[in-house]
Amino acid sequence: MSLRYALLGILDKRPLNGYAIKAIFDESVAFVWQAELSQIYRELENLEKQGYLSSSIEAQQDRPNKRIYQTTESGKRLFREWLEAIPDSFAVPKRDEFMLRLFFGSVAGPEAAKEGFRRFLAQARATAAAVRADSRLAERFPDDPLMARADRFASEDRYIRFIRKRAAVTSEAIVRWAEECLAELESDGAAS
Amino acid sequence: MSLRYALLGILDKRPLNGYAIKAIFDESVAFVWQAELSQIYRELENLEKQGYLSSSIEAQQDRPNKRIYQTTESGKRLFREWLEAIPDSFAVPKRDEFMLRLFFGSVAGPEAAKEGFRRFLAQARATAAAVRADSRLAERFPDDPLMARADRFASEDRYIRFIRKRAAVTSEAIVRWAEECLAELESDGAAS
DNA sequence: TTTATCATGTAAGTCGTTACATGATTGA
DNA sequence: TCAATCATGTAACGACTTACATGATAAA
Repeated sequence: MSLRYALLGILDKRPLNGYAIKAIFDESVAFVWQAELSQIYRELENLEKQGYLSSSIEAQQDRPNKRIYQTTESGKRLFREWLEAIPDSFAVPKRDEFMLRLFFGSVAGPEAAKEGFRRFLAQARATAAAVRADSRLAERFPDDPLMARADRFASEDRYIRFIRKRAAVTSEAIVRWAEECLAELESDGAAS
Repeated sequence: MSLRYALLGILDKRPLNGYAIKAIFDESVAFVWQAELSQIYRELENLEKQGYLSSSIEAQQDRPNKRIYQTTESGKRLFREWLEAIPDSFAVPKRDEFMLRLFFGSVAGPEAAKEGFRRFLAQARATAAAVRADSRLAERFPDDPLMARADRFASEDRYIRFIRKRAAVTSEAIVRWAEECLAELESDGAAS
């Protein structure tokens, strides 16, 4: 139900076609909300049918034409209403396959658990490194036009800084946690 | 796609009816995977149709009869295969409505942001407190029969301890993060 | 030569939520 | 008397994924 607001929010600044919106999702919104192209196209259609968006065709010679969407007045209103309404619950659905495997970890045995943690840790470190790299980029080139490409996080925005910070602290906490778990599993294996 | 493995894993230990499985989800698996009753019933049916489960009726006089499911040989095999196969990616879908609002926070303005953070923080603290309470319970009554009720986390299980630990460190990291964000927003409001 | 980018869309299927229907028992 | 617990299910909808179809251009 929030994908529509993500789209309205992105289009609130400037008109865009579906493909370009997907690029924005992957480059910046991805930290907080992700969506597939097919889902974006469908939702854009729905929003237009419901009068929250309007579209026009931008002709291109060597590539397929672009369908450019922009928000209507009622679309802008809908977005603002959503933005101002604070929800009752901030809970996000909990569904983590790795953790589910861990839940049944005693069934799988210590060797499988160790190997799982090693691979998990490698990915967790890569995630944490990517978050750090992204933050440093923003610090060093606060107004580099490259950073503004396709609506890359605006570095002067305090709220975007908050999002980055959260990504940093949680990704680092998870790395530490996985390191500790793996250390315990490995020290045990050495002792036995 | 993982709900089926959660069900097979729970039923691997002992036969149960759908309602009792839901209780297990809410009491322990909820940290890692959640599911509604209607979804559980449907998935149990599917698994039986596909031969991974079999069911029998347990008659009751004053209450509706129970349909008790148990894993078949192929069900046990399917579960073990899943448990032993380490996935390529450990990524979980990122969809957080509060963070999405924050992404557009500069549009909403500082007052709405402050109020949002206050409420978010209250819930984050409650979550962290619930995790702490749950951990302490397990420490104090490691073999209390009440703790074993409906498959409550087995306290001697190292992997369950890992899951608890992760819930603890991440929930605490999020509380600290929200406190810092709110402090920055409020100090700013006082200065201006 | 294969892969990636650009660009839009359809179709099928899975997964998840919410609401509805039924009905006895027990505790606040 | 109202809500909660026990117990199973159906129906409708909404959200999300994966695969398919098409086809040019440019870079590795």
